[in-house]
Amino acid sequence: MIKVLIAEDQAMIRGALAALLAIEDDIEVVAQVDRGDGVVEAAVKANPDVALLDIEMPGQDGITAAAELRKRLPSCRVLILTVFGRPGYLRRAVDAGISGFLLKDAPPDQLAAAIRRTARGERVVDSQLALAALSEGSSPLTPRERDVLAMSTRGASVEEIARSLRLTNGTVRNHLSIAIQKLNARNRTEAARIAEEKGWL
Amino acid sequence: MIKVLIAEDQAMIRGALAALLAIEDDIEVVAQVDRGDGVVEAAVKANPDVALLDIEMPGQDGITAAAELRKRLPSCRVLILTVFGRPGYLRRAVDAGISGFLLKDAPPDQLAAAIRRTARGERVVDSQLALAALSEGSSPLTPRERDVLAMSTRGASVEEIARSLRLTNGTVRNHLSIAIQKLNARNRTEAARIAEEKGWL
DNA sequence: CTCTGGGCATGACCGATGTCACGCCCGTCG
DNA sequence: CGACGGGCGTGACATCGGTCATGCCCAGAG
Repeated sequence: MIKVLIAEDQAMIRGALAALLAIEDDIEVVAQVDRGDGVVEAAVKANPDVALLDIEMPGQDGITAAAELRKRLPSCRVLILTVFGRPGYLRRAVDAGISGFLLKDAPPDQLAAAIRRTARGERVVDSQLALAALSEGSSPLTPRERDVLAMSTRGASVEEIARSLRLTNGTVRNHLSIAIQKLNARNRTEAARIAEEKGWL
Repeated sequence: MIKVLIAEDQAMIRGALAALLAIEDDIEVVAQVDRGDGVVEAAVKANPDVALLDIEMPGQDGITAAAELRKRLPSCRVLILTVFGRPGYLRRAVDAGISGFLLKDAPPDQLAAAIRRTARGERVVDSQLALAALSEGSSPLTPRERDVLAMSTRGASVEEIARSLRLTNGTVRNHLSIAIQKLNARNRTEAARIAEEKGWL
């Protein structure tokens, strides 16, 4: 019997996934969590073989949760299940020591299959996505450029960003300008969009 | 036996929802669709009692699909199931003649309950969301302002918008300026974000 | 130790943006 | 009919935003 933990913020989806897994005779859902920062605690209690984690969750994102989980409970393998096929996500997830990366676009029967393979110690990654991650490469942005760009996504002005990061007006504009060039964008808005799409935010 | 059609673009979620409904003795999933513009066709063939529609789908959004479905197959009631609790969505959905509006945040057991109530002809709407929709009011933007703002979401410049809509540079800036004021934003980026969050896009 | 690259900053330049004051045309509503 | 509001336009103005040249400081690589 494979013991599974499910972490997913949308209750309906969480329940539906549990129902999907309940069909399988060799899989048992032993814990359900609705936020990223509750994953480790629940896992320590329930001691699952596989943790099925969403990426975008309140409290803590699934990738960070995965990294912590690997440290605290190395016996538990991690399978990421997410909507977003962003190359940057895959890369970070692999760095965090995950065993598998599955998209919510994939056929439903692949979920049980992926869990079984993960439990056996195999690695499960969508080949399309893996290729994309390799071809995209990792983020060209320096940490500071990333910070500045991230703040501009919500429509913050240069001054607001500068104040918030304790920088000068000019420095912020320089960082933004460089980020815009690196991403082949026409302005900060487009640059932010591109970075977000690739998972570099 | 209540016959249900499921329209949801993410295969895994679609399958999981089907599994969730398969547990219920009085509910039968008679059709599954993965895009908005396939809903009517599938519904005419399968003649379901309730159509469970996601909003964000390729081809056509669920609200538009709902409106068409009401015309072509009035016997089929529509239940919207979506992640986004945007007041504007609810308002438009109600205008499209839907019978229920459910969030993916809701507890899983509410899905079957909502389907039964919808089939019986009752209206099912999250009360929190209904309140929000009432208090938000409808979009303050004129159609033209909406168009212009929508184009700026992806980082288009004034000239690009103007060319695309066959308007003058100045007119576009006027529309944007007014939209920014109406939404209490500091710039177009923030205005676009606000409008999107409220479902006014 | 020197070279290199990231982070930070200044100052200048020009084009893009946001605001304002007008005016014109048209459909609708009282 | 006359007032009103939406869509469209112009011109002007002040600020913001994107780019460039240049320099300083510091840590890590060679």
